[in-house]
Amino acid sequence: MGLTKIEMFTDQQNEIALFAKVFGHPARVSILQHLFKINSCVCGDLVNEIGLAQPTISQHLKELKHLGLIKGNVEGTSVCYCIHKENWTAMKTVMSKFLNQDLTKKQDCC
Amino acid sequence: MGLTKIEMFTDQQNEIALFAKVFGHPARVSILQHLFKINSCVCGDLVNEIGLAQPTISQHLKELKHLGLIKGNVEGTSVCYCIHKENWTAMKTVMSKFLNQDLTKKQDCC
DNA sequence: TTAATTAATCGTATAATCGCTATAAACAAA
DNA sequence: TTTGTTTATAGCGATTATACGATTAATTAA
Repeated sequence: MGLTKIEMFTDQQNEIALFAKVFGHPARVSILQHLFKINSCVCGDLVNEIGLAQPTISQHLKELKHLGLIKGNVEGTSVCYCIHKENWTAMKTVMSKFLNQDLTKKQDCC
Repeated sequence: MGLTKIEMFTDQQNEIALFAKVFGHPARVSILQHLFKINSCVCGDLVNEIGLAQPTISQHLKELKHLGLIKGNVEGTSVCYCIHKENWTAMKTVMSKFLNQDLTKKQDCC
């Protein structure tokens, strides 16, 4: 039933999946890459940069913010977003541990 | 309309999103961790290890195989799966480049 | 106050995902 | 051949995700 059974997995596995899921859409990848590139943060010109409608971008930003990977700062009528450095680093630790599991032990059958 | 507009993103962004999406479910995270742990590969006892039904596991394995991250070897009636080392390493390069973008440039506004 | 600008939210359609039962396919053993 | 074992596939409901137009909210400018 379209419903992930998170209760049968470890907290660590669920956390990895949650981070990965938010990277699982090219618009969010694009937003994050842009925030890294512009570095000092950027506002709603993400809407112009990426071709999607404003509510769509806003929804993606909300998800990234909810995971704590970005933070927003209201400046007049516009909102300025940037990478949440501490949380990004923490996320990187979790994901790296998963990606860098040891590949060099024994033989495999395939 | 419920459809990701992949044509407005770069191949690199879409590739990152595809890899991330397959890690975006704890069952697939669990399967991969198990394959790393058992190392020499494992067959349908993934069904016993994880609590999901056999067709569900089979479906997750299919997705991992489709991305090239695992490979399967038929051995009699059972099928033995293991990590595709070369492809895993290649994936790691792509994902690491994304995760390890430079955080230490200027100030941000947040 | 009014108008303009920007972003967030609401509501909705369409599509994708998840998990299952039932079944088929492939192979081994009797 | 028949039976049993294992995996894959088909098909289904239920839920979630994606993207948008319309609207609201918040702020600035006139």
